[in-house]
Amino acid sequence: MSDIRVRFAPSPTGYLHVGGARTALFNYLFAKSQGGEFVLRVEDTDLERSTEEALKMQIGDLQWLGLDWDEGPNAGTLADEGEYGPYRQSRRQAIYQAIGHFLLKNGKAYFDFRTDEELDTLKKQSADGHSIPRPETLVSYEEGLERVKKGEQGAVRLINSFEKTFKVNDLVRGDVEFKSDMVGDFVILRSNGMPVYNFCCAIDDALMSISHVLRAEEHLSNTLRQLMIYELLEELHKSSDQQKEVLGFFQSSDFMGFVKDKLEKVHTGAKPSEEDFKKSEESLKKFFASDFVLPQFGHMSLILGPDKQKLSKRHGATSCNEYHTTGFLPDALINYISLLGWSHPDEKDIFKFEELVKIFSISRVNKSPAVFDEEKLSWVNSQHIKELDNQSLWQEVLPWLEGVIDTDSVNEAWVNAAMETYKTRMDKLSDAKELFAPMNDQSFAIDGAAQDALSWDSTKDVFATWIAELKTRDKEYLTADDFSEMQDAVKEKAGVKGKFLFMPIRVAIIGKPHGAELKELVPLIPTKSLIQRAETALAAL
RNA sequence: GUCCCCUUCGUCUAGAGGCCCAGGACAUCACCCUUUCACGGUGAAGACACGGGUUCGACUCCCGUAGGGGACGCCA
Repeated sequence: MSDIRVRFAPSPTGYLHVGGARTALFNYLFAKSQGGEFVLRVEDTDLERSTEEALKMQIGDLQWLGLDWDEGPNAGTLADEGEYGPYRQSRRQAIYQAIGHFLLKNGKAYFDFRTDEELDTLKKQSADGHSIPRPETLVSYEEGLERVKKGEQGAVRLINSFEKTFKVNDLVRGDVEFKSDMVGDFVILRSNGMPVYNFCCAIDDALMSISHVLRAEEHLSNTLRQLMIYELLEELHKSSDQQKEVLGFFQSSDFMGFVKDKLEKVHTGAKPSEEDFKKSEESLKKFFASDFVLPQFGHMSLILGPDKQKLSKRHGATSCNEYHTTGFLPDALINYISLLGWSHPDEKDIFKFEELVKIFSISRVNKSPAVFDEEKLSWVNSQHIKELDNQSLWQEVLPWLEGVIDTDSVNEAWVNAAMETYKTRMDKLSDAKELFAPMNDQSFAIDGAAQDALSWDSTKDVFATWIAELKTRDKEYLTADDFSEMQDAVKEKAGVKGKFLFMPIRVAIIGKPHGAELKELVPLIPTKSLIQRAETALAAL
């Protein structure tokens, strides 16, 4: 069994962002290229912004991309699957509370009852304008707990030693050092009782035996805080007395009552169930029973917008869902995104997902930020479209053809022929809409761009002879050979050649002067329709 | 402001001291293919941020400067 366990930990506040998708992808690739496990954990401790809908959207996006997880919420039912659950932080509350209060009780953390206003003033008075000094005297755990129970607003801050230097060997950045005075006594439990990101993130990574934490560079400085928590956790892991103390909180009905009361007040949505509490306790026990794992960190550079700022909504399409709904192939998005900060060992630009999984290596991930280029994405997409076989492409294109043509009445040969002529003309699947519109008699119309061809003196003759030729053919569909005979006949009878011949005919077929080759177009449209169209064109003169 | 990170063509990148007066891809331009439009092919233009070291030799190592980014939240 492999010891590699990685996780993707989104907070469900909207659709999956392309940056998030790349983080998920690299985690997935890292795990899968080495036979490791990929877990999905939901970081929904920000009750205001996290929603169930958003969770479903994120899950849908991950699935669309094909980034399947080994553990985490089930994609359909959202029920936990795996040995290390619960996988949603909102349901792991008891763990954070027990550890938080353990730290409180042991003088590693303290209740801070200062108000926002007081804190603001202190910040302003500080030398650098934003640090918050530790209070002169700290309230005891007992006193603090009493006050909190009475409804006073108190956050819990971790005591910072201010004198350690933490060193990490970052998988992508190499050796990085953090001095603990980079941060102050940071909050681990908000005054509403909810834990803060850095606290639960470190706890969960530890309890879930996560071996490698691959995330975006913006989290680099968070590593310090998480390392501090890891240090405390390691100490806890070593001491059976301390373990007992933490587990004791779960046994205390007084404490659990306090926690549930807190949760009752803040949780608007689903609260952790008794089952979740039990599983949380199990999770802690499992942690104590297994080896302590300090993960290796890897911080990938950011994805930037064209203005070199962190990619965000104001840059346009940034969610995977938007690319999904505008006709991008998931493999193409994966392909393109993988190239942001990573490169193929053979300098290839186009490759399949399966190949990527085989060939991915974290050592080829680079440190510099990358600008997201929609034009290249588009090209990558067109390449993937071209490489699809006709039937698969047809399946992909089908949703866009709804209401454009009658997709039920076509046969396999038609599909093959149509895909063959159109696959080189699509950058996006949605382009099929416009491409196929002229296939439908109802939506056939003479395009404005055809004016030039309609103005030629010879055009009328071409239309007339073309119609006459069509009428001599008594077949439902014509072939490319039929067309070349007809083309010769029209050329001779109307006495025109070159563009004066072909452009008008194309106008009489699809209403546009430009497009696919006529000998490919003609077999796709019933002869009856061709006649009708040509007559419409003639009438438009 | 403080701390941290980054810096090769417009963009994504290759490059781990001589293979590099720097290679590939997108975009751009030209030509070819072609009845048109696409596709495809060929080619052109286009970069080592700057300054100091180290070295016989630096895109590659070190130090500075400049620029960009990130973090400094009871967001994640």
